[in-house]
Amino acid sequence: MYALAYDVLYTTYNRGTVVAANRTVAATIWARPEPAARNPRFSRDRIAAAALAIADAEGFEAVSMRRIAAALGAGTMSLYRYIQTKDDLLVLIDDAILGEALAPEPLPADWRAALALVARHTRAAYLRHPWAVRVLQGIQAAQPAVAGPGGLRHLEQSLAAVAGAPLDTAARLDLLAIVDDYIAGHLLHAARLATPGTGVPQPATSARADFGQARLASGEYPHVAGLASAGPPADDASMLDARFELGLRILIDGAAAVPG
Amino acid sequence: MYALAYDVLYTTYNRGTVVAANRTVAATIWARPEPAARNPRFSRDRIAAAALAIADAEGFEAVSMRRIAAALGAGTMSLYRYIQTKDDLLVLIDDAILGEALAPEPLPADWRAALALVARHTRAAYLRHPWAVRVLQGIQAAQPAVAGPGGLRHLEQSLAAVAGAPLDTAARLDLLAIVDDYIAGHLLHAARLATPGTGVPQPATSARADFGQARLASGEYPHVAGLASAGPPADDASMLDARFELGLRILIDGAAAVPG
DNA sequence: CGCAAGAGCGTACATCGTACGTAGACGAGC
DNA sequence: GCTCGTCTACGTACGATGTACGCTCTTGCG
Repeated sequence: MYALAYDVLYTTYNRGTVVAANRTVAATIWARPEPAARNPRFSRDRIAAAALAIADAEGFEAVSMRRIAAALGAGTMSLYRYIQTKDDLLVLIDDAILGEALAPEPLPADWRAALALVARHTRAAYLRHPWAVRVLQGIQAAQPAVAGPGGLRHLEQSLAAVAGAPLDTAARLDLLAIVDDYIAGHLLHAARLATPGTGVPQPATSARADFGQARLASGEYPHVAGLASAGPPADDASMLDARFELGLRILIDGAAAVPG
Repeated sequence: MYALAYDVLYTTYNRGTVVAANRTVAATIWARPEPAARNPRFSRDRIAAAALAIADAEGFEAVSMRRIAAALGAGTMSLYRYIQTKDDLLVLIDDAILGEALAPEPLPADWRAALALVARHTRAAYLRHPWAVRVLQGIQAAQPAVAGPGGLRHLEQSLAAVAGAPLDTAARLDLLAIVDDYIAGHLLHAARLATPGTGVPQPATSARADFGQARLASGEYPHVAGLASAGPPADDASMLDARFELGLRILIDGAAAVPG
């Protein structure tokens, strides 16, 4: 998400450092040179791509260092010449997805259309990797808050999108952060629905069915029960899309209406 | 999050099952009886509470089955009498947090105030466990989509909060989902900032500092560079709070303005 | 050509979740 | 009160994971 890159600055400002990259550069993978002096057989890009392919095909749980190495025809420990920890790998993957999330340039001249377009592309990129948002969002807790090239480009594009908004800088950052939060949360839930096996019908025994009915019939949850007895809404993906668009519209229209 | 419980119905409807609990009840921990026939030494509540305490004190990584067992004075494998998998444990923990997130009744009569209050309490509960939102949000992918008592109460309260909104049922559900998405995304980022070590100043060597400066000076990221040279914004927690409130206000006001 | 150091990667270890099975405890029925 | 069946407690062991450590071969520079 672009909050990844956003937080570079956000975190930096909030800890009183004026120049973002300076303070975080020492331990981040982005500041560590990749093996290159001796025609190395592998590369960080290839490692990340192998990991991405495995996760997309089988889910993130299938991504182990051994598995990636096998896919590359490498020894497991060879990978540690390129990255120090598995978390490093996740940083690479997230950056790749952010690069994938870039909207085509030039952006629409209207800032609202531009922001919506960026948001849609971001959402679409992560939806192509439904496992990603949960896996990648938290690992930064253990990583220095710094963005790679993909993240920086994404942040740059996001800032460019709202450059024409009649808001001061802080309000623009707030708007980007709020939209980003909304996208991230939306993706958490969308990913869950997109995951095979979620909510798959379970064989129900009558005793266990009674358990569920009893809870709704208990009178403790009148609103839930009222909802449960209503008819089913529209289809999955289209309803998710429509809901996402509704939330996006509310946020963008709402931000435009807030006194600068 | 209340989307956990929300998705009970959401998922159900989207898969064409009319009665939510029926379809999901077979494999969920909530339908499996807890040991009780022989004065068991432990309980699910105690197991979940021990796990919560460890996570709060040391982060979620410290929560292993062995660790929980040690905290309870139990054998590790004893825990499997109460839960089948560690994921079961996460379900219990999330339900406990949702229970903690309930706003005090009676809710304000005004639906907008009620929804905002519920949202604030939900946010506050999860912020007391900064590790939680990332850890818990995804595990449901492997779990039947069903809510426990805390989740159902939270959903009930959320539905009650918006019962007075001039929106039809689908629009109310959309609003709840959108607000919930926003909260979840916000918490992901807030949690990251709240995690010790994030963005901690790293000792910077001059060579590495040059790396950061060079990227910003390259001219590739004019908007980011412009931002980096601006002054630092206000303090952490208060800015996070303000931003959350701004987003919440935009969403609620915006939803009220959307034609029902 | 020689040498230093960089790339490759095998071995081994600590840790994790949990399958499987044994033993003791407890409650129901007589 | 006694017996028996089954419920609770939990030890042992296994497969899987990330990665520390160190040896070997390869490559580029002087």
